Amino acid sequence: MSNNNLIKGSLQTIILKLLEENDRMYGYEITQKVKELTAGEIKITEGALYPALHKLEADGLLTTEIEQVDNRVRKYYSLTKDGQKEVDNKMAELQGFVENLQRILNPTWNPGLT
Amino acid sequence: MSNNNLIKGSLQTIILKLLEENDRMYGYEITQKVKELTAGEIKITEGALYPALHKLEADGLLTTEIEQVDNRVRKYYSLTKDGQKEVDNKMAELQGFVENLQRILNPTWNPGLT
DNA sequence: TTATATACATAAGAAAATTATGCATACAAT
DNA sequence: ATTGTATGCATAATTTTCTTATGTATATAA
Repeated sequence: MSNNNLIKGSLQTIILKLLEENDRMYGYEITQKVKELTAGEIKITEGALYPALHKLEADGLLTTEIEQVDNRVRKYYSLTKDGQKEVDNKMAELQGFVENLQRILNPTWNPGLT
Repeated sequence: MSNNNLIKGSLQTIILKLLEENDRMYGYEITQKVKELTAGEIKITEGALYPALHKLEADGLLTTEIEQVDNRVRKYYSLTKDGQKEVDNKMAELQGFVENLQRILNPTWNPGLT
């Protein structure tokens, strides 16, 4: 995935947004969901995902519940209240950045069309 | 600019695309152009820009001409043939990534609308 | 003479990835 | 039997790509 090296900076937003939509998810599930939504084009690596989840939890945006499923451990993450607020902030930031990017790279682009 | 920390990975593409449109530009001019196009929301820092320009030149994508203008030195950059080819690759890569991002973050989004 | 603008550049440090590795269970294939 | 693939967690070493700070130099406005 040559595309993959562009995730930089958007992973936290992806995690928060998916958790807003899905209530609770575990790490591996997040990697599969992203793979599914992007037809396999974006693959979240564990080395990026787990440190990011731990940081969001340390920042008080996520909480965890550990569960046993089929003799395997799953660590479910869900949004805290602070986390729920942050989703909107991060989403606005990222969409704003993407709009600016389009203004630079695609001069004929009209922001009203997103 | 809290937005600024999201550039990661797209700076090279921005430089190449601006040079495709403007034939030749010098570093400071690029920073001003980006600032202008984004209403001051994205500011390219010198610490990011100059190393990026040097790398693109080392990779054979850009060539330089140094000129004296009003007792000041300007280093003009322009695309090489390899550089001209790379513009399309990088643009497709970035636009593809943005589309995938929208698929993850904005489930109702339709790629035909860009 | 101080601040701002123009114009280049590099060095130190931080952030956020990739790549590699490790542990553990389950199931399919050779 | 044992090798590969999938599920599920995690961390360490390294690399990429920024930010922040610093340096040099000229010009102009306050």
